[in-house]
Amino acid sequence: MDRDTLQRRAIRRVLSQSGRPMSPPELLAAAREDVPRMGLATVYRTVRALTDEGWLVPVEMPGEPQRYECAGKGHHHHFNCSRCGRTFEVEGCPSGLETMVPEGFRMDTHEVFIYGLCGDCNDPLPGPRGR
Amino acid sequence: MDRDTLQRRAIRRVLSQSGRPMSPPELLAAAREDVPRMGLATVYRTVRALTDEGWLVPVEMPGEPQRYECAGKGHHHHFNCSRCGRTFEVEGCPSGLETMVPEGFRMDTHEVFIYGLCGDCNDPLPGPRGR
DNA sequence: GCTCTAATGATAACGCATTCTCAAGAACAA
DNA sequence: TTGTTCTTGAGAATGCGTTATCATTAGAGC
Repeated sequence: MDRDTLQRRAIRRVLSQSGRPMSPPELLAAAREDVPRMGLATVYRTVRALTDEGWLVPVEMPGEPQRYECAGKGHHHHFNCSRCGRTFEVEGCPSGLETMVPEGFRMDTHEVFIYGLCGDCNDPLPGPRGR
Repeated sequence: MDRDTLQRRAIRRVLSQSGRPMSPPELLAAAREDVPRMGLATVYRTVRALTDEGWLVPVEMPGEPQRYECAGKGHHHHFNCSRCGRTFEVEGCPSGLETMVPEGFRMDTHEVFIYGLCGDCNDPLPGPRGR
């Protein structure tokens, strides 16, 4: 994984422009705007390489296929739109997590997922968008 | 699904006694204490039937196979032990989730997952326990 | 106990996400 | 430009969780 190809540039562009975690099929659809004949295997290969390099980090949501986002963003959580299925980053962190940990247990990390409607899907005016 | 069988009683017993969400393989292992020849297909069939009846609810954690817990427990979240892999219920709910929702988005529900060591695995005295 | 029929157990089949295979194509060095 | 070698695209193959198949077993009413 040391050559600079159209396909790899397209995937990096998509991920840094979207600013949200994307699944391999999402990435493929978006990257095909740059490289129409791109295949899904290339997406998986590139995503794995970029993850190994530390450029990407995997994002898992319950019952969802794996997504990937650019690394180095600091602590944050995710919002999943139940209408269009897209996942977004959200800033901040809830408080009071410590009080939830049972006696004798040790908390190391946590994950928070918020579900609802994203800005596009919540907007009543322009009608349904997306998938 | 209208006969009362040994297998079904065993699975109900395991789930109501454990008080934590369990995956089909976990359920199989535990239920075999009552019915040693039980098969995995029976676990899946029974779990589906109990879910359809409203006795069980599925619990999904990121990157984990589906688990099931008894229904009717009220709002709560989950703790996953990174040593033994078991999942536990935790009471309470963090505050400040509303402030995390981006402008224009609408929050409907949320999920919180805490990771760390459970009481057994955090106890330094008796040494490691298996899953 | 006898019958009827649903449930079980073993295993094959499935769906899905992901990885592999390999001939063809594209980057980079010379 | 040419040659070498890595990367790509298409589809086959894999892994894993779950469901279907079907002969056998066992509830439940008589």
